[in-house]
This record gives sequence, structure tokens and C-alpha cells, in this order.
Amino acid sequence: MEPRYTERSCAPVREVLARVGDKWSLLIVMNLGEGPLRFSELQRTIDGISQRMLTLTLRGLERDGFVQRTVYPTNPPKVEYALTPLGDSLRCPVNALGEWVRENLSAIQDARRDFEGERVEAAE
Amino acid sequence: MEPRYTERSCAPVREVLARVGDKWSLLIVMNLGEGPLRFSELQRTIDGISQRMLTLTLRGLERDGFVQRTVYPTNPPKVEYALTPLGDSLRCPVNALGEWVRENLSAIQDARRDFEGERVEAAE
DNA sequence: CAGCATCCCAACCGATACTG
DNA sequence: CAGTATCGGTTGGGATGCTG
Repeated sequence: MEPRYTERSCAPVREVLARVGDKWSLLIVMNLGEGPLRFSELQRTIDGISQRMLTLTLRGLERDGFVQRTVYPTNPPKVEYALTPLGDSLRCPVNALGEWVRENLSAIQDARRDFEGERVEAAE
Repeated sequence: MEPRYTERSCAPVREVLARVGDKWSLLIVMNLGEGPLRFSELQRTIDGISQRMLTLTLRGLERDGFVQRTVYPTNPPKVEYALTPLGDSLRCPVNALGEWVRENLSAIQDARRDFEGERVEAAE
């Protein structure tokens, strides 16, 4: 049993948190949770994402085994993205964290207000 | 009831994920989970963190109400950092995600190997 | 001891243009 | 349709030096 939390022990957890915490991954995973979508459908569904970031984020999710990419060799090409069982199972702890955020969001926002307030006060 | 996940609905969750998913926050929160530590103790405990990043990350955690900063006006000064009840309660869903990562880490690593393998194969 | 200020490099990300 | 390539602005983060 290790007595404290090390970079080694935390790094894999942090990597997953960083992936899901990046700008677009969460949105993609959650929207794919409703069912498979093709590239253009994702782009329409997720407001404001660029083609570049959609591609890059999907590649990252695919690389980690969260998303399955399926190409239908039609003309024009059709590519469908779906959550893998691994990606789907990730939704559970992520939803738990989402629940925690919803329950504590006002406390966080209050803390931010207080923090800014004290900074102003200290500056006077 | 909204039919799909929007930027608006995901943003607060993503913000918390991004904070905890950044390079150092998780390490700080987890180590403070064992009890309060002062600045220099944190820096010794967390291998490789720079003074600058320790300060910045602590400020961020303090701003969101996860960490309480207490200054003892001695000479030389002593500053102690501790988790707030809010910060402590965050450990629960984060640990759940940590548990998920431990259970699925090998699957993730396999996926990465496969992904790289297929890229090499495709390049041949 | 516990920081803040500065410099600097690397990664992230958006916009745009081009392609099988 | 589903990408890739390139450019440029913004942010993240390490190294160093200075201070109450």
C-alpha cells in the first residue's frame, strides 16, 4: 500500500479526466450515447465545433477505444461513429460526476463570487 | 426536458472535469485528502511541480471553493492549505472515476496499441 | 517561507483552403 | 461527404530571478 498519491498513480486517471474534460469530448460522448451518428450529423448536433476539432477529437476517442468508426464505402462516403462498450461504460462515472456538479454548482459559483469579492476588497 | 446535450448543459461539468483533469489539480486534491499541508510540504510531496504551477493551481482550486488557504502571520510566514467540505465531497465522484480507470486501464491501453498497429498497417 | 514577475517554448484550437 | 494541410492567435506551463 502506497502512503501518498504520486504522479505515477494519478497519471492514468488524469489522462482520462483530461480527455473527457477537453473542449469537445464530453459533448461527443454524450451525444453518441443516444445512438450512432455520422460525421456531418455530429457537426450539426454539436454547435460551434470546427471540422478540424471534430476530426481530432473523434480520433482521440477512437484511439482510446471509446468510439468505433465505421466506413461505408458508398459514394459519397458515409462514416458512422458509435460508442464502444468501453465508451458507453464511461458514461456511468461521468454522469455521477455530472450529478455532483449539478448538486454543487451553486456552491462553486458562490465561492467564485466570494473569491473575486475578497480580491476587490484586498485591493482597496 | 431537452432532447440532446448542448454546450450550455455540458459546460459546467466540463469546467470541473477540466480543472480536475489539468496537470496538477488532481494530485493536490488527493494529497490534501489525507490532511492539511503547507505550501512547501505540498511542493516536496508533489514531485516535479514548479513553484509557479503550485501557486496557480492552488489559486484555481481556492477560487472554486475546493481548497481553503489559511495564513499564520508568523515570521517566517506559514500558509496551510486544506480541502473544504466541498473539495472533500468532490473526492467521491473522482474516486469513482479513478476506480473505473483502474478497472478499464488495460482495455484502454490495448485499444491504443491496436490503433497504432492499424495505422502502421495502413501505411504499408 | 511563500510567493510574484518575467521570459520563453510548446500545445491547443479556430479559420480557411483544398481533396478523394 | 468526410476529411487533410496550413497558418496564426491564445493558453499552458517550465525556468529563473526577486521580495516581504
